[in-house]
Parts: sequence; C-alpha cells; structure tokens
Amino acid sequence: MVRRRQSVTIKHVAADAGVSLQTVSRVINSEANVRPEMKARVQASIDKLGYVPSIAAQRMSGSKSYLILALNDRERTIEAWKAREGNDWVDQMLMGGMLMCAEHGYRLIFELVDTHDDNVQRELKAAIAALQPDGVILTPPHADNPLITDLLTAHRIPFARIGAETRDGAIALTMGDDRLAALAVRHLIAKGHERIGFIAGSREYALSGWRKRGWLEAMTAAGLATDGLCERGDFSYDSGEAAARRLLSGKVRPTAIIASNDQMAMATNAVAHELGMRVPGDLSLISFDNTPVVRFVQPPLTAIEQPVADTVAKAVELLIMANRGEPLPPMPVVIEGSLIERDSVAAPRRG
Amino acid sequence: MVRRRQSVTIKHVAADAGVSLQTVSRVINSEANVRPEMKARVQASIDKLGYVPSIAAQRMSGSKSYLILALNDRERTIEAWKAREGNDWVDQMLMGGMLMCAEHGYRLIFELVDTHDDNVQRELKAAIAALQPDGVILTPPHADNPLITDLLTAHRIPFARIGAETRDGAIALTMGDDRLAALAVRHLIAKGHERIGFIAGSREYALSGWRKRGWLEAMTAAGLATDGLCERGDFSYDSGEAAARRLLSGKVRPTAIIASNDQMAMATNAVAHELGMRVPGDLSLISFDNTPVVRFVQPPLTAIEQPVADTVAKAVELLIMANRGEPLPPMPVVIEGSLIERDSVAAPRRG
DNA sequence: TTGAAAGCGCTAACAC
DNA sequence: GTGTTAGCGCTTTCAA
Repeated sequence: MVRRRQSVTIKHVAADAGVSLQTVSRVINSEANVRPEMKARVQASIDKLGYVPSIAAQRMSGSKSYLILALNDRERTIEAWKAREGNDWVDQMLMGGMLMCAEHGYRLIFELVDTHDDNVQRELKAAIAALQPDGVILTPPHADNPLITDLLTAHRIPFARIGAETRDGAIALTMGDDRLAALAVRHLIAKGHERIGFIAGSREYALSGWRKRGWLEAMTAAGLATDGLCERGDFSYDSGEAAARRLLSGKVRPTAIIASNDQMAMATNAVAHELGMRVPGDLSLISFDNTPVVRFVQPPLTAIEQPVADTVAKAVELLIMANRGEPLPPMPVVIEGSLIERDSVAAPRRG
Repeated sequence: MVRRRQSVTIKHVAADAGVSLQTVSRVINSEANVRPEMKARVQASIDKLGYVPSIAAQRMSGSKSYLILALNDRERTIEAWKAREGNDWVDQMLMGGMLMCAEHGYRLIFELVDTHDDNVQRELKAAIAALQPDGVILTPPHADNPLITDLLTAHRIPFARIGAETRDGAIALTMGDDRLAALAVRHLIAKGHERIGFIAGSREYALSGWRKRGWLEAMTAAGLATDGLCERGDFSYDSGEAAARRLLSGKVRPTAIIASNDQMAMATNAVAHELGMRVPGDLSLISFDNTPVVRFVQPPLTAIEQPVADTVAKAVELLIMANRGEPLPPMPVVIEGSLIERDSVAAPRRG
C-alpha cells in the first residue's frame, strides 16, 4: 500500500507567495477581500507550482465536494444496456453532464439504484454519505419517487428532476413533450393526414401522459376525431407491436402513427410491413427519442429528437447555480427537442 | 451555502458500540487484531446507524480514495458522440467499469483528455491532484502515450492499459485481436473463400496491427495468397469506402472482406451494393466491434464482438487487486471476443 | 488486542 | 484586506 500525499498543497503555494493559507484559499474560491495584486501574486504561484486543490480536503472542511450524482434506475439501465438495441441515453447523459461538470470543475458520478426496492433509501443514503454530492440528477422513474426526493430534501442536497412534474419550485426539467407531440401531429396534418394514431408509453412515466396530451390536444384543436386512435404500450418493442396491430386492425385504420418511443415505432414499422403496408406510402410514422438506430431502419424514421445531453447539461448547470445560491429561473426549465425529417412520412394515399 | 456535515460518523458508531474510533476503523477496513465479538458488536452498530464512511475523510487520512479514473481521448470521444453513429463504447466502458466498481465500493469517474495536446500532463496532473484516484484506466491511444504512463508511474498510481502493447509487466488487457482476426479468416475459409480481403485500421492503434497480423498469419497458414488483398483505412466510414473501392476494383477482387471496424464494414457494404454486388451472394463481409448498428444494416453483419464491458470490468478488478497488493496474473490479460454470425457471410459464387 | 494522539489539506469563523 | 485558529472524519502512528 502506497501512502499517497498531495504533492503540492495550499501550504506550498502560501509559502511560495509569502501569504497565509487563507489568502490562497480566498483566491482559489474567488472570494472578495483580496487585493488584485495579492491575487495576482498568489495566482502566479498557483500556476508556477501547478497547484490544484484536493476535492477531498475541500469537502472535509465543510465546503463543496464538487461531485454531482446522476441516479438511474438499475434494472432498466442494465436491461437497456444488455439488449444493445442502440439506445444511447446513458451515453447522452454522461457526455452532456460530464462536459458541463468539467467546465465548472465538477465531476459527474453515475450510479444505479433500484427504484422498486425497499432499499432505495438505504442505497441512496450510502451514496450520499460516501460522496457528499453537491447535487443529484434524477431521471424517470426516480424523479417521481418520494422516497428519493424526500431523502434528498432532508439532507438539503439540491436535486434536479428530469421528465417529472414540477413541484414546489424545485429544479425540474422537461423536453417539452406535449408541444413536441403536437408538433408531430401538425406535421402530419400538413401532409394531409386526418386519422393519426398514437401509441402511448408506460403510465409510470409522467412524460407518457404529456406526449399523449400533446397529441390529443393538437388533434382536437384541428377538429379531428381521436376515438379508437390511441393504444398504450410500455416502451418495449413487443408492446409496440401489439399496440400497432390493434391500431391497424381497428375500425378507424390510421394513415399515420406517432409512437412514444423508437422501439415501439420500429415495431409498428415491422407490423405495417407484415400487413403488406408500405411505409410511408400506406402508413406514415413518427417516433419519439431519435436514438441512433432509427437512421438504420428501412425506411429511416422521421423522429422527435429528445435533447438528452443538453437537458442533463442544463440540470448540472442549475445544480451548480443552486449551490452558489444564485437565483434560478422559473420551473420547469424546458429544453425543447425538434422534429427530424427522414423518410417515414408522406401524404396519405387517396381514398 | 449549506454547510453539510456527515450525519453518522465513525464517532457515533464508536459511542454506540462503546469502543474507540480505532476499533471501528479496524472493522471497516477488515483489519486483523479485532476479536470476533468486538467486530460483531461494532458491525451491529454500523448496521443500526446506517453508517457509511466518507470517502473524502478516508482519502484525507492518507488511505484510499475509492475512485477509479477512466481516461478517454477527448477529440475522438466527442466526435463519436456527436456523430451518433450508434457506437456504444462509452456505454460499454461506463457500465462494465461502474458495475465492477460498485461491487467493491469504488466509483468510476469518466474523464476526457487531449492526447495530442501538450497539456496532457497538465490536465492529468490536475485530475490526479483533485481526485487522487486509486487507479486509472487507459484506452487507446492514451494507453500508448508515454507522457501519460510516465506521469502515472511517477505518481505511483496503478494504471491499466487497454488495447496496448504489454510493457514491463504493467497491467495490460487485450481482446485477443489477432486470434479474432484469424478466427474470421478461418470462418470464411470454411465457407469456401480463398480471396479474403482485409481493411486495416489506423496505425495509431496497436490493435490495428494485431488484427492485420491475425489475418495475414491465418491466410498464410492456409496457404492462401494475400498480395493486393489488404488496404488501410483509419476507422472512419469514408476511409472504409475508399479502401473497399480499391479492393473491389483491384486485380484480385476478393470474394470476402474483413473490415477492422463496423463503420468501415458498413462502408464496404454500401460500396458493394453500389457496384451491383450482392452481400453475401457476391461478397461476404465480417466486421470488427459489433456495435449495435450492425444489426440494423441490410444485411445484418456477421461481426467480431469486442467485449468492451467485460474488459473494462476486468481492468477495474485488476486495479483494485493492485491496490490491495494482491498478486496479479501474467500480462496481458486477454478477454477474448467471439464471432457473431448474422447474414453477411455465404459461400462464394462459383467461378 | 485496544486506545489516545497527531495530522491529512482545506475552509469557516473570527480576530486584527 | 489579511492572518490565526479550530475542526471536518478518518487513518496512521505509537503507547498501553
């Protein structure tokens, strides 16, 4: 066991600059009450010695830990990873969050927690005790789990909830799901579609409701009927297949379908082919999420891009602002996605 | 600014169990010289109070930091992420490394560093000073960068090099690239192919050489000619396209091609289609890496799986063993991949 | 086998 | 504006 000591500490800098530890500390944390010349002198020593504060020591003295914890559902995340279906949200979260953290001298730590387990609180407490993070990012379905949010509140650790309902002004972010669903509807209407079906996602996710509501409201606003045009899946391929089958064999066969995620859209595409329908000739298709795979399906799918990386980056930014006591914008913060046109949408066949 | 204190500290446990801090510390670190009954009593208090040691404090007192740093090339990683071509190695690294870390009470921190920049050392020094990681995982091309390895050696921080040449017994891991390339060759030979082309990867990666060597040796061992059957790309789609074009318009038109990664394989597939060749009828194709996208190409590609997650998990394990002073296996440790059969390989057309 | 004391690197609180 | 002091939670001495 090697006993590792910091090679350059605040003491070295203080000695080199001929000032007290405290002054160096003030410079590091860009506090007030340091004369510019002092500050310059200290900074010169810092640069010269290549000094970087130890986050462990900073944390120990009751200050920040410079650690942000990103919490994800264990079961789902591992399942998605093992399935290797080209879903890249872990990638997006990590890159978006990590890059923003790096900009501010923070680090992102990714952690999996069992939402359904009774041990959520124990697991989370352990992570908090070990890491003392300055902020926590919660994704669905954690974001709506009171066991988690209450615990964080009790520990006074700021947290950002992604894709969850806003509550009491706490940090919350969405990607504008309802507006995006409405956007998809209007895009199809503009192409001439009137019977636009919708495949909803699992009720466990708040955003499933938002997406469905966006579809419903846009349809209603356009004076289009919606009866028999909505089926619910659970975001899995299989559930999408079943929903698509119901939709396409129902009385009011839609000429276009919006699916609440890519897997269900891909399933719908397969079902359509199986039924001898051509996409987009006989059926137009728009999916949600825009994970990499939709570009490789035949036809490449027109999709609603979910700006996961930007959203997580913003969450990090808000958490850091909260740490600094800076004023936060009104919640929820919306990082709106957009419609990416590819080849799965066309005008409906006459008749 | 909230001043956060540990809610349950070693003191609380010591008081609850009626022992000294030291004894609790010994139990936590499962050291010798604690009577079983003492140990049980302390453990009971730990469980009762839900005590978890603060890694900051542990690190401060000269012990471990329980942090493993995974270093990746900034430029490449960001580029791959932005391209969104379905390459999932960040995902694989993160999940493989994180899960193994979690098993041992460690955390994985992902960090990007500019390999080519003169600032590599400065960047790395900063990360080391801030985090004091117990180990570092190096991927290509970092794994071969002496600026990095020398610095880590000087700081006496154990590091694991993935996909790099073994040197002086330091921790190194490979995925058996040469054997896998040979496996692909033999798979094609078994189908009846004799003119098997190879598209090599960038020279900057040691594994490019291994893969090519595996192909070369297997061909030679089978008594097959290799002249004019190898072209070099740089792992990009475009370079694969160019290489495929050269290969397929050369004098010895191959009946099968092995590409050193998926992007170049997909490019080859596209070029073949463009030239009016059918895959696998006129050209069989095997790619390296087996990222999710190859399943969605037409035809789905037979590919060499690279067990990135397992390899990174093993790297973490070895680093933790090194930390504990446990004996390490001979290097390099090989986590061998396998051939995943799909639809891009068939017997060559008679002719 | 156990305990007491010192100190890791840093910042908060207070003095000057 | 700047320096001094105390202490964060833990492990490493060293003493009992």
